[in-house]
Amino acid sequence: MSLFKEMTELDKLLHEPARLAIMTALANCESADFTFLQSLTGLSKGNLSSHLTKLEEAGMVFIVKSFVGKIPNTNISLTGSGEDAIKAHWKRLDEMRKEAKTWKPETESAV
Amino acid sequence: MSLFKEMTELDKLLHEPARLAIMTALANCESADFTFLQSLTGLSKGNLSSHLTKLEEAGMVFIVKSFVGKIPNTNISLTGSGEDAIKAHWKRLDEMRKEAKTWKPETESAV
DNA sequence: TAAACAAGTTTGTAATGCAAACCTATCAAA
DNA sequence: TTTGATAGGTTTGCATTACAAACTTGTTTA
Repeated sequence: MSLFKEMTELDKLLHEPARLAIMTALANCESADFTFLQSLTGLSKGNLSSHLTKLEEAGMVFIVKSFVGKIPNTNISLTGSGEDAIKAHWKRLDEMRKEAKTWKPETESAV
Repeated sequence: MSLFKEMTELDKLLHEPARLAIMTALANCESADFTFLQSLTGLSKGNLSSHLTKLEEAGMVFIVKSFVGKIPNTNISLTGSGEDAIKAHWKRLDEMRKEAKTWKPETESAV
């Protein structure tokens, strides 16, 4: 398939900026808690919560709610497929960038 | 600003997959016509049309409608700021990827 | 002259992202 | 001991979006 068709078909779940940030951060630590992710990304609580729910529904992250002493703690980590997916997404973007740099149109329709 | 805050603030106009494809293709040719872009990206006409309108409204592309013989021809090219913007966008993504690879959490909240 | 085609645009709709409001529990002060 | 502030989230409501289907306008072809 052509580079540009591939580009239009990028996985929107992972490509969306907030989720890209969340997933990329999680790819670099075993797990993170809700408040850590919130201050890291600067997202509002509501927004972070809904992105996490979406990622969880897609099987990308694994969410464990517990108590640390008396305060609730929500711990988030990547699932196996989540880890694969975010790595693959960055790899694709990287390859696209490289390929795009050298692409030249072949037809009269693009000069 | 932190890498991940920056990531959540990526320009959505350019980041959206279809427009990323359109802008990246245009960055590699002086101009392209509507049908060329359509077959290149695989987008539907309606979809391509609305993405182009959005890019034009944002001053990213320059659209010229004319006739080639008797058939209408819509020619699209990047504006100066459009060219700067798409190059900068890819550069940021590239830098983010590199930085993300080496990032390590510093707190107890992320293990 | 009717049907098919080309080149787009407009319309309708479901999904999305976001923020504000809400919820539940703890802690501190009066 | 109840009032208020803070922590840690979730739910709700809304404006925007992306997409496809329907429409438009003009041109060939049968």
